[in-house]
Amino acid sequence: MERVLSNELSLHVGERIHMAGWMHRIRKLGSGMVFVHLRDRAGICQIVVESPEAVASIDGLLVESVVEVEGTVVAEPQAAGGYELHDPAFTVLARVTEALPFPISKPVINAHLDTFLDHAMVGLRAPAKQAIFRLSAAAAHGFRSVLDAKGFTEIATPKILGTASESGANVFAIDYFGKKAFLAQSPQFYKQIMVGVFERVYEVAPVFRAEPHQTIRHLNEYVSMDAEMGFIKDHTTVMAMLTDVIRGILSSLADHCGRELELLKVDMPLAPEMFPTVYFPEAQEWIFEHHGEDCRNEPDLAPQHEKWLGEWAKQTFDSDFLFVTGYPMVKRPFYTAPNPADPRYSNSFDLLFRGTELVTGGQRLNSFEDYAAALEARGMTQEAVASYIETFRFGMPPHGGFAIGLERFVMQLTGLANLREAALFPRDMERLAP
RNA sequence: GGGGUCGUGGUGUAGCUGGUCCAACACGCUGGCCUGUCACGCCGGAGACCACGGGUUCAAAUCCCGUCGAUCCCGCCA
Repeated sequence: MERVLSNELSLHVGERIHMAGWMHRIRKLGSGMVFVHLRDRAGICQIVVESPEAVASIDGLLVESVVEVEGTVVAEPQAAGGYELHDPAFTVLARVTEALPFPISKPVINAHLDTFLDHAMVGLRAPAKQAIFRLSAAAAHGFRSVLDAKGFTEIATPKILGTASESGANVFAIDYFGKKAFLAQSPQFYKQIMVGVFERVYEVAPVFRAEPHQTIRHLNEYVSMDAEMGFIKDHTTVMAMLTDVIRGILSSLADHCGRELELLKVDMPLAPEMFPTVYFPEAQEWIFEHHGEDCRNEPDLAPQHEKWLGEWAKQTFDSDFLFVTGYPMVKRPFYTAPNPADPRYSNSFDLLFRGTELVTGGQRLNSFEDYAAALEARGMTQEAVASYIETFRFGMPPHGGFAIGLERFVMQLTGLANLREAALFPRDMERLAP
């Protein structure tokens, strides 16, 4: 007999069926009656256990025991979902006899994040936790399908590198057969190189940052959704593409993740056709005028500034997204293209999502001469990035791209208090397990 | 790297201007009751030497110092 999932009971009313899953909740009423909530990958349904034999067969089992059950589907208005299983016969597949480190069947899990993460192996089974990662998977899927439809090719670039190229200080060094190697802090060089091959490429993969940060919005390993495209006018071409990607992800979530969005009470973001845009120095002026903080000589925005700008975008433009363009060249990596009208500023952008940095992107340099000059200006040698800049000697179109932090996206979407909650098994300065 | 906060049963907290605390409440576990529970309800029970080490005091969960652990902010970034 084929296994029926918990969301398929309505198709089998009156039939004798087989189900299997975890005993999510066990409610014993006196005089022998027991309600068992069975959890499988599709959801949760209820089993009514009344016969003394059936009650005896699950005696001593604690929640998360795995069972197979044969029973009769009954339409029952009193049951959540309207259907339940009667006259069950259980087969125990895995017996649990000790209590969980913390209860996972309550709507709210009462455990500190640190405690939760220590026991993420079982904690992640909680429906509300599952929902976070189903959304995460759906967001990555949405990213891929939008870009697939726009002629992008998915690539897989190496995560073990021979040179700590981009900035040097914040990469993890590893031993590679006796040679020094580094974990990739971004696929930046390779995705640009691959623009020379495919014009449009993307990658969804982990990146590694050795930054010693200790905040609610940083991880030392996270999933970066990178895209890079050739034949652009300037960074605004990239911003338009990014806008389509974000809007595409959101509509795909709305279409396919209704259950998760509802369970997590997600407030769907305001994402207008055109995201509002503010030029970096103007953003600083605005902050000075409206919040009295003079950051006009700073080369970057502080988290508090981004929060203010996010609120402003929402109130003024009905948008949870805000582009900040033209970050000063001094704060951008060497491959960044300057603003031709004012070379102090760059043709790059950040996308703020509800006041937190979600995406960085921009136009890149594309001529070899520009790379040679940029490296020299920063005191870097061509040798250090030899195979990368060789690309630009052999014909590279104007190009640019962006990188979305997947966990950041999910955190801001669902209103999580800590980025670690958006990673299955987060890596931070202190945590290497599980 | 700089700064702040916090460590009390398996989990989350209260107690922390020292004595009434061999530590309380909720969840979980457990014995019993209820044939419609679904964050059920009711009556019992087990489970903590209050992170660790030292000090002050007649008296320390409570005050002081140190260690370890956790956590947040800034810097940096996505």
